[in-house]
Amino acid sequence: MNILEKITNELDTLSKSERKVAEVILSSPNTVIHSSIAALAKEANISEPTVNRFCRRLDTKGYPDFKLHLAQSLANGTPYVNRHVDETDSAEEYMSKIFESTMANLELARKSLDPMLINRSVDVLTQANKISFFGLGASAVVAHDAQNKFFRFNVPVVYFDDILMQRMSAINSRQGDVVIVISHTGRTKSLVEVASLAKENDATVIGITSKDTPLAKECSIVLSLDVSEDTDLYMPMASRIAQLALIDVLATGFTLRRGSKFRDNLKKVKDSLRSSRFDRKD
Amino acid sequence: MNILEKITNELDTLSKSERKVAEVILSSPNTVIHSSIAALAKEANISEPTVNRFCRRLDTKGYPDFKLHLAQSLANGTPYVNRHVDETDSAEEYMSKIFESTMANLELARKSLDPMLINRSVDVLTQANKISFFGLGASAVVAHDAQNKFFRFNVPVVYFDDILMQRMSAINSRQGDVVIVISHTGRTKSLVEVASLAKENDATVIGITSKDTPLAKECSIVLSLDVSEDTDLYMPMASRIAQLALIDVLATGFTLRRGSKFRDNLKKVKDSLRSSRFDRKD
DNA sequence: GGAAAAATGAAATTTTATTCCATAATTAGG
DNA sequence: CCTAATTATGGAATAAAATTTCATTTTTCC
Repeated sequence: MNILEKITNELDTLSKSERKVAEVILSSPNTVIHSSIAALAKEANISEPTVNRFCRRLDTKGYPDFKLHLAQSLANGTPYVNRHVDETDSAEEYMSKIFESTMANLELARKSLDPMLINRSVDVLTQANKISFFGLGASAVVAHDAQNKFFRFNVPVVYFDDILMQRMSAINSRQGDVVIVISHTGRTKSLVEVASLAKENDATVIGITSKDTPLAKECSIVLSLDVSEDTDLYMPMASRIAQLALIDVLATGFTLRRGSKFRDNLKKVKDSLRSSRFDRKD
Repeated sequence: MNILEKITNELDTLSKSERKVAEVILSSPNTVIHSSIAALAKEANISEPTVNRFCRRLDTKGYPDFKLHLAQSLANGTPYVNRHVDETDSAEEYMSKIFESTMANLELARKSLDPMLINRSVDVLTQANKISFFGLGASAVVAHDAQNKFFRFNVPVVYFDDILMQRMSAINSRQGDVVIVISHTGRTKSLVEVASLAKENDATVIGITSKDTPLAKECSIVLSLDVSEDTDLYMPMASRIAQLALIDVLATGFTLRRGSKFRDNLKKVKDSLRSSRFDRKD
């Protein structure tokens, strides 16, 4: 993968002249990425074709391609990974770890989502008579946020984080209603029951949950989100953020489907808040 | 300096044709690093000199040098840039854009946070007699989430998204109480007043807001979060997610400060939920 | 509406990389 | 230790790519 390592590994399969090239590159790779093939050849006291052959031997397409690989190796970035917080971490460390894990999980979540199902969900939502968001605990927060967003669209929308209200609402639902049930684990009994009730009453049930959960089985559409929670801390962190991002996607899909006139309306909603705010000086 | 971000930032200083180039590059940077200047020019429907001028405008020496920078940016882990959703985007496109923008903004937010202030905030929180979270609109959701988290720590914690309750609560606060006020714009009048009231009553006021806002001026500690909201859609998206990640950081700092015994307690809280869930088969 | 400034692309030029091939170096077999 | 075969190497030619120049078009500003 890393071309510098590769050069080191293959050093003994190279010919004498090619090794000269390798040495120049290894000794100052940062200069090389800004050199032409002629400059490098001169530096290594060999000819240009030799440099070219050297590049091919390393499975690159030629000198420019080789420089590209070299540049990437030097950039040597740390891609975002799920790093667990450690007891001895400083504020800076745990802060970085949490942000990075969150980003890594968003990436995971994105990969696990099927755009076709997003599209179907948006279809269903734009045609809904009423939209309900149900969640408990951390997912209640997401449902709450979803209500705030869809409320702006001037469609009937409700959100409940109370089991009884959820049940009653589910029982009262009917064809044309959309019920979005949010649960990372997909195993919360009362929510699974609510989904089932809503379905029995002909509502379209969209589940925001993980793959193959009891909740997923009760849903008309399952938007599955894979995230790996850091269970060390016993608190939902990444899952709810991925859920929120998904809500953003659905809300965006909704506004796009409704067209530009509709977006003017959103602007009005936003402008209506102006008087409650301090002016900007700039 | 990530060149993809740079392109995004300078998008409006570019000429029409140069912007075409920028768009092609942003939409598939991985293709571009393997393209010749001619291929890119053709893809963007402009001439080769324009590509060249574009590269120079971004302070690179020319096209090959630009490709080098681009390659490094891509290797650098984050190809995540703030990309605006477009009217003609497919579900897959707007989904990707939203997730990527969210990630890009989390990165921005992380950079704008000062670990020292995080540390101070955690200090204050661990010693608090009572913790209150206040927010309105999208930030109310964040406050709601914060309550869920801190509630597990077995400390007195409240959350209000009602201006009157917020005011009353602020007036009743006293030394040793911590009030966390959340507002992306930092310009919501009633929240600024609440912060001011709490401060007058000797509570420690922590603001989660942007830099240099009216709210920031009223706070004892300002945790400033820079994010660039996509104002095209008139909905808070990235800001609240960054705020949530910050809440995670604070909550994590809290548990770390309290030590391992305390974390056993968290496990108990989590275990208490077990009976309300379906068992896992695996 | 027109002059000045800015943007753009066609063509020429320059730079850079690659190919071809003759020659030199190395190796293996006697 | 020599010779034929193989491999490595570089000079020159060629091809490809990037850059510069400059005329033309478009935009901006009065």
